[in-house]
Amino acid sequence: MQHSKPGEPQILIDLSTAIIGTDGGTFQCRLVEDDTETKTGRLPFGPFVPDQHRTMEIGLRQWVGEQVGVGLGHVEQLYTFADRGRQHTTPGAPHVVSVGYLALTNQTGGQTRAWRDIYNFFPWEDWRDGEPSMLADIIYPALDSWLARHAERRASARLAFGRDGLPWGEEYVLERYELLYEAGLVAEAFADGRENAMPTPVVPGEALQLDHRRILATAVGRLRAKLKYRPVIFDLMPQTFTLTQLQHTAETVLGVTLHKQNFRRLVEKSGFLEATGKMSKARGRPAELFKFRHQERSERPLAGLRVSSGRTRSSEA
Amino acid sequence: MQHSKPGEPQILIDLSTAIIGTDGGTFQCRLVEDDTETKTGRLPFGPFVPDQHRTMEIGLRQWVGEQVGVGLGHVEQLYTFADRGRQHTTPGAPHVVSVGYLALTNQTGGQTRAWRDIYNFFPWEDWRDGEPSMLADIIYPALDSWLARHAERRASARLAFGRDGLPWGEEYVLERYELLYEAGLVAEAFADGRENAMPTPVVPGEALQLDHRRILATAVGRLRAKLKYRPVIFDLMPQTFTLTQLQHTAETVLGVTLHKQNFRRLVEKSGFLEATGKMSKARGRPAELFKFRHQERSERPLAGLRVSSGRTRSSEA
DNA sequence: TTTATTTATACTCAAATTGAGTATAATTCC
DNA sequence: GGAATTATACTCAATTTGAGTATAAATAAA
Repeated sequence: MQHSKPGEPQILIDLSTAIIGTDGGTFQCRLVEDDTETKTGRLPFGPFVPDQHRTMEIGLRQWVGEQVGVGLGHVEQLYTFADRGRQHTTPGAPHVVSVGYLALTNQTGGQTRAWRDIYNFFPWEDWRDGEPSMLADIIYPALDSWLARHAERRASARLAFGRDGLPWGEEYVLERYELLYEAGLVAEAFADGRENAMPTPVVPGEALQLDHRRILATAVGRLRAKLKYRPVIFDLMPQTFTLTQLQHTAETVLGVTLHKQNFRRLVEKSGFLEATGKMSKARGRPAELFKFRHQERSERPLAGLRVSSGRTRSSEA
Repeated sequence: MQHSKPGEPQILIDLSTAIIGTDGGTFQCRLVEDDTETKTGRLPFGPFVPDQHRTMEIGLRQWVGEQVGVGLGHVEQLYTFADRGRQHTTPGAPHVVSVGYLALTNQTGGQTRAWRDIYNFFPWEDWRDGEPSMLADIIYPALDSWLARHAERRASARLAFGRDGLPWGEEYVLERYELLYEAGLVAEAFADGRENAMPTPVVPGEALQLDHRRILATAVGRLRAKLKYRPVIFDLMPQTFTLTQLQHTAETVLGVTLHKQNFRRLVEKSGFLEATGKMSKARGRPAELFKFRHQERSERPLAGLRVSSGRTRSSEA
């Protein structure tokens, strides 16, 4: 079994990383400079050089340390992307395969150009103030008109977007983005030359270069899912924090609001928190500061936040 | 940012696939011929040739169709493996990166050489007759002696193997295998030249070539986890089946026994089943034959089997 | 210096889900 | 015909979940 004949284009491997953090209610991702021509950003990436790095994660941590300069917590391989037509290869040039990674940090850059709000790219994913009106106003009509010609995708669309009374599943971020791409409603579909794509994107939301919005969607979906069964949220938190700060971080990631009392009950029962005895100073009653107990001695060892959403922030009493 | 200078070894991509099925209580994986020298089998794989296949999954389905000749249901990318030292590359030769895939089939080859019982490779994973005695007799003593010198891995080992009263998590198949590998207790650790590895493997269980047992462990862990929240089990079933057959398949995959009455309640409530009206003929009371209702109209759309184990088969009344 | 406002925390309660049974029905085996 | 075997129906207590009310401790405003 021959792999490739001499003269065939070579394969190169990129490690594209979604570095994610939160900052006071915004959900942030590290991006690098916009393409001067198309004005779109991209994820930081580095090449995988097998001779230099024993594993891909070691390689990734090195160039992230050099180029981005933030400390990383949880790092996780997401998916390997190799679809032709979504990475703009010139014929004859080496084929680039992207291995997507998710990396969490608790050091975001605030309001700098480099850190951007993730919900800029997926505005339909933020339900903290209730269902975004663009779903009913723009997305569903456009999607339905495409589904009329693609009945075989109806079931996927129902599940991904929670139509016909099905619940909205926070974690289906990738499935939703891919449906919008397939339907030709986002800018990347036109950039990739799909024949059904509109020259002007139908659905609001900033684009990224190549398939980086797809990688970011994968990262957000995976993070949202993982939050529910692994204690990864603490990699987004500072050393000490109040329960309300913890809840706001969870809400920011999940894009929903949570029931405060039940969140407290859940998180206290989990055994991951250790009271520091100190108090936060803020407006109302001071809140106790907690820290993450690393040597988790809980009976439900890896429990995360099996959250259920509360009311929307706007309707709070 | 240069990817690779001319003269650097090329990167090749393999698609290594764990094709998994069940056959009357055995948990099977398709393997290809043993290495004549080491007598170990390997997973089927094929090269990814970007010029020929638009996506990796298309390429995979094609060569699986040609070489293996079974129909595949659910296909899912698992992980991309590129660790140096676990793939036996000759210096100067091209670097091989393996993209691991899980594929499900309901057509297994019965007792042929090509289909092997997965629990041959992971005998400690089969708890259907209670906790395998090798855990207490062999694995735990050997692991503990290694952990005495590697205190930093204690917490992982407790969680992976469910020690100190923690529950055994069926889905941590990869985590368990990797700990045994790290501790030098499986044959591959010696084959890879790890300095702490025993020449004769301490822990029972057949080895595979390269890192294929690791890929298989990833596949089994992913399948066990997915079973609990997606209806993938039906890709392992024939067209029609009884509830007991369905339960046995779930037990085979998960490696535990389940409470019969509660399994029935769970699966009936899920809305995935459609009664055919026909009955199975077997020993005791005939059972109704069901089929999978593809256009799932359930309120809990993607619910899988949130199973909880019952008593062991041997202790059944 | 009260009083309102804000935030934190404690506790309640009904509904739903889960874990583990018992009871009974419809077959085959002997 | 009776025992064994398998399938299915139903029960019940414990736990978990969803959604509150009640109260405490601070600051801001009157």
